[in-house]
Amino acid sequence: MTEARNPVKSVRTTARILRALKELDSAGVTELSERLGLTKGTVHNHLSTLEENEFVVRDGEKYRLGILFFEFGEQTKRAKKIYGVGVPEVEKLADRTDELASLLIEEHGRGIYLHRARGEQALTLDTRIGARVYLHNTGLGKAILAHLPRERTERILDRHGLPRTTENTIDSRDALFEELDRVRERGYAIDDEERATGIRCVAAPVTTSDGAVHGAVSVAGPTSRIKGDRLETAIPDLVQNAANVISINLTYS
Amino acid sequence: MTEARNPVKSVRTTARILRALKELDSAGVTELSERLGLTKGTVHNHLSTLEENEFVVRDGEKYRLGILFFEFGEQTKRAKKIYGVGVPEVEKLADRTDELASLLIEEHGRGIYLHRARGEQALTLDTRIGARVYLHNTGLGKAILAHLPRERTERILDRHGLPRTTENTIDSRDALFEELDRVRERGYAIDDEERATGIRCVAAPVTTSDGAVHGAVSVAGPTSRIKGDRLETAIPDLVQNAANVISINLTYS
DNA sequence: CGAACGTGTTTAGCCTCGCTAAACAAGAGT
DNA sequence: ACTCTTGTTTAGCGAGGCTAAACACGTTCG
Repeated sequence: MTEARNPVKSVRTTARILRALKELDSAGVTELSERLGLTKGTVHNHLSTLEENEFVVRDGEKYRLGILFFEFGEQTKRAKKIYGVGVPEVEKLADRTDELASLLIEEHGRGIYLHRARGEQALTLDTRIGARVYLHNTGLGKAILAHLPRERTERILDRHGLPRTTENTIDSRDALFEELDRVRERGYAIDDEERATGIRCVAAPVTTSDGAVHGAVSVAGPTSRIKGDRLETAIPDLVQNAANVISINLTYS
Repeated sequence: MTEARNPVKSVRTTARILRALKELDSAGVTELSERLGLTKGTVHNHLSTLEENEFVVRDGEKYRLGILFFEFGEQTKRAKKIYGVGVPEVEKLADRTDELASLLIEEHGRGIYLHRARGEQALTLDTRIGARVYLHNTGLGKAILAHLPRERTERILDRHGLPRTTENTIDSRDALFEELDRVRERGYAIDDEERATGIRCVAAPVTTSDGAVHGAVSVAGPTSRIKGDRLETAIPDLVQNAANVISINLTYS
């Protein structure tokens, strides 16, 4: 998050290489060295060390991320208590609404989908499990931001800004903080085509009595179905209920 | 895999720290420094650099792996073509047998479960998605080893040995290679309580015409149910069929 | 309460070792 | 065969990682 005082520069380099590999899916030494402005030798040394540690695999002349990331990732996900208790609730939500239900947590100022369940009619979204999203333009994100200390929210906005993805995206701090007030008041957040046109989303935060926010759950669907009474009472009730059940199970386990 | 000629030692250190963090779930600077025989300062510098790159998160006085691993892991998994085409087949297998069906791939000489589907009666296994297993003592592993170049298999055994987990585990190279011959002949592998007592498993490799092995699929269950005709014909047929469908879809996509 | 330990962090400074640049090997395409 | 590619290896300078010790700050304990 904040810059290290005595950084290990080689680690920074390795991180850059891994990030580039993730974006490119697979890449060769030369390609990486050009992209990152590093010597071929340097890139080579890093890659071969990473390979020896299984973080990377060679695939002919290309390198790609090792499946070790998947191994580590599964463990990381399962280490989150909210994952274990959240999954069944998200499934139920999807069942009861026939829409797309999601579980998201915050880390380093952005959101990441931990789980997702599709009801009968659920739409297929671009964002998948494991994908990173901004917090200011999603219902889930706003639900979380609304319950973080103001100071923390400010720093997150400093870091990631408020990029807009649709006409409805809230892109001013003042407007966002007003919106967060509303969210806190009524207990749930609504994303009215703020991230993607045609999609509405109702989200509730999972909080515990100590004031900590552990994540958020949501139900999303096309504006044609998420409206009227469903939008105003039925779905909010279900979502808030799910969030409550999760937080209760979180505190007693 | 093989040792790097000009290793970046700091990367090795970082790798050790990340591995330790994975094992410990979360740990402090002092704990890690003692465990790894490093100075507190060193560990601190690495951790803070890792944190700045989101590979690690602070949680009070402890550090833990970042959810970034999950993000990277999902992408790595999805980058495997066998995952996309394998999942539906594994689901069908589980449905048709009412048992536990799995999809496994090899990397760095060990197996990793990419997907797993549970039929009605399926048992609950200890090993989860994302878990690493040895290749010599699982049906899935033997199916893969049988189709790798002998040279490659030898090096895998050099690296990981043949640790035994039950009385039935094959722990001599000669016996293993004989078994692999049998596997190649009949087209599928059987794990008869070689990894865990009480569990049998039938597995078939996913190969393509160019001779490459992409992974393996299996059905596993208690010895009480996996026997007789089911063991000898019904399940092998289903499993081999699934493997075939996958490899066909692999070549035409 | 204050002393004694526990953290994580920061600092000074030696000397390793990571980086650069260039040469090398090994194919693929012409 | 010659010429681009790759990826890899090498020599050598000097940045910077590592060690050791001191620091700040909380908790615990006498």
